[in-house]
Amino acid sequence: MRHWLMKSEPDEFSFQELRRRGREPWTGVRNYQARNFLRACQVGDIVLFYHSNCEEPGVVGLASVSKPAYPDPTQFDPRSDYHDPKSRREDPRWSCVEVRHLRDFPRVVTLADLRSHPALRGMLILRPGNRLSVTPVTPAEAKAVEALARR
DNA sequence: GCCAACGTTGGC
DNA sequence: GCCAACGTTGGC
Repeated sequence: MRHWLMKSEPDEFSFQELRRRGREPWTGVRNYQARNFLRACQVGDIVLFYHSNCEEPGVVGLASVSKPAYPDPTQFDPRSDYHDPKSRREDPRWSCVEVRHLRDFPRVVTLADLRSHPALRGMLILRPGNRLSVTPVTPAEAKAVEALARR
């Protein structure tokens, strides 16, 4: 089992929305590195759900991967913001996974919290200019984030 | 709204 | 293959 951090703008898709729906396809990833991470996701992997571009950016709760990577349907949908006319059905360019709501954190683990924790120094999300919407998290980092959530 | 830090595009 | 221009992300 591995851990991942997935970013979403709550205006687009929030953790509260995932809680309501239970499960949701994680679509719209259009970055090759992030896509490769999606393809490495396995059912049961833990997802740290991060809210970005909002009042209080941070990790708000846990989800898990409930379906392994499959072709992201939005790439073939001309009405979608994520439509990619260059992607072919015979050779889909973009993948998505399905994620399932696990549990809310008792409190939001803010960016400042993440930065303050020595064990999280190397966390990819904290690297300047990192814009990947899916990044791997080490078991030690996941543990530290959960500890911050309980603090 | 600003701006730094990227990734992508396309001319050459 | 280089690299400038451009677009996007996301914290602040």
